Amino acid sequence: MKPTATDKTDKPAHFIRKIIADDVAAGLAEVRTRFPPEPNGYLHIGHAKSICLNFSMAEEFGGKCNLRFDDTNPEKEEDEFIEAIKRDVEWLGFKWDGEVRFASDYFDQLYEWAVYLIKQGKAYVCHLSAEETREYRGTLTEPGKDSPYRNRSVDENLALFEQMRRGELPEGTCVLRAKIDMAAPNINLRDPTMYRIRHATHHQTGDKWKIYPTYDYAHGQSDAIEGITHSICTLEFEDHRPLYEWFLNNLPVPSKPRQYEFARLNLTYTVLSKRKLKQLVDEKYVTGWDDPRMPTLSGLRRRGYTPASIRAFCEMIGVTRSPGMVDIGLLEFAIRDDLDKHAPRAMCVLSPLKVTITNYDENVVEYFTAPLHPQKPEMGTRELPFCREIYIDRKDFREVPEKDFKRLVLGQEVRLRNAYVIRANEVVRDEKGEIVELKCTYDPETRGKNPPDGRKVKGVIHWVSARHCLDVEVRLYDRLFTVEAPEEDKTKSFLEFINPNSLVVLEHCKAEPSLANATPEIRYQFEREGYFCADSKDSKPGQLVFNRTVSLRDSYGK
RNA sequence: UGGGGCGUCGCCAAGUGGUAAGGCAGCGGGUUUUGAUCCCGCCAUUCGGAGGUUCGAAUCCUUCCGCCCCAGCCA
Repeated sequence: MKPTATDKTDKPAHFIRKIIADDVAAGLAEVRTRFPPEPNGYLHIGHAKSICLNFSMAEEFGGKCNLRFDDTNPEKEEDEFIEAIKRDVEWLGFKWDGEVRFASDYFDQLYEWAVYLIKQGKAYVCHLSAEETREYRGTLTEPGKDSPYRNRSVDENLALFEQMRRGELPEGTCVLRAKIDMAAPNINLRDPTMYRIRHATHHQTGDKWKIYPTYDYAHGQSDAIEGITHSICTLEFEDHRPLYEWFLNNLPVPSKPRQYEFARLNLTYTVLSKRKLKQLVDEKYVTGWDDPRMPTLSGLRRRGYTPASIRAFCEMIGVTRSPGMVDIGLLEFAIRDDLDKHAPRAMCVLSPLKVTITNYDENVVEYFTAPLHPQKPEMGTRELPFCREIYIDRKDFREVPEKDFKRLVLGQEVRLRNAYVIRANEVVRDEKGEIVELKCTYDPETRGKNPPDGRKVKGVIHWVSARHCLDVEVRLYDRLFTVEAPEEDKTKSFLEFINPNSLVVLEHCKAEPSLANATPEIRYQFEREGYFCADSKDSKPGQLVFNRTVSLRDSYGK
């Protein structure tokens, strides 16, 4: 088989890779990157892009990648998210260097450095209210003006900051600000907040702190402490880079990391912002963060996506600074490509129609040995029982066929996959006229070979033995939204574009008996239908529930 | 309208002065007991527009246009 997405080894030359390669060529001893999520939600496919980038750059250049939780805001963060994030990173197949780190590990050092800046006359305690601060900051087109507290003495600032630290001041009373330039064209430089008062219990540090550093004050210094060489983040932090560098240049930090930005991932027919995903969960549009329709890693995992397919996808989309919208079809290609090569085949009839083979002995059961993979005999085989009564899919039968229909037609023949050729002779209806059964005959000369008289049978359909099959539930998923860009229309909420048919539950589907051993880890191809796996939450032995990961590519009817 | 970015095929994306890679999608054909897979072929005389420099430009210069991000004591 030719090499495809999941096992190709050639690396595209994106700009981050080039920057690092140049640094290494120039003598950089060890590359160190980091993946720094805030533990305030679950990871999604957009985070996978960042994870793959950070970990693979470290790996490729013989360096290390840290996992650091950016936990500077105790109000939004939870332990549950920390555990979920660790699980997702590991699931993707990456190993972070050493222990998990937390920005909160550095709160003592960060505090000392804040005192240092105060002593240098480069930070001050400001008593402007949040609203006043906004007014003093100016606008995009007008410069800001200095806070009346900007020129407090070092001693006064020191005393006030100490009071803040001790928790003697209520939330919102004041903040610590860096003294930079209120007229800077870059708003991030207009005396940004470094510390705010929060009388909250922190998931890592408990009640030790009453003041918490902001992202801007904590991030670069945390990178410096960890010896990060390349601090890779998304484009919206581009404007923060001068501030990131300002802190590093004005503090006695142990190293000088450099920040580089790339475009975050946008995917068609979904949303990729934590806020909106949280809303889908909180307002019960989905069953949870791991709902198989969610673009979260836990949702994709439950849906049946493999880590390899997600890594291949991230490799295919590239890394650039131009913000784009990737077609979700590419993600679907990635999982089909992986699963086609690795998934064992099975037969499952989604919409059963009973077929009686009238010339087949009622007391006989035959077993056919079928390969688990048509191109990979080494994967082994499974046994398919065959008897007088079987099920086929209603979609595979027509009394009067449309043009190009090559399945079972009344009066004509079709091949039963891995079994005999049958001919449909009679349709049985119920009192309402609904077709409830087909009476067919089989050709005993067609087991494992074509009809000896040379007649051609064009179609092949799947089937299961009615006496031996399993009754299972199958869940079909479709795109969560009906439009490519649900966030594009600023006059409407993305919720208005939710696809009402994103989940279709099929009960009493008929699966071949070998599927009795299905577990969520085994992804199957249900031949002629798609890729499926047992649901990790709702499937139980004897009561199987399958999720459709993705359908097979289908050129019929296009 | 201040600052920072980005514009190469329907989508993603190489290319950084020498005459437009690749993937996805699409289209045609072949193989096939999955209308799957696989295989073969087609798919940008043109790089947001207009000028200019040059023997030569997607790549350099000028100018215009479009899109994205920033005014949290969020990250």
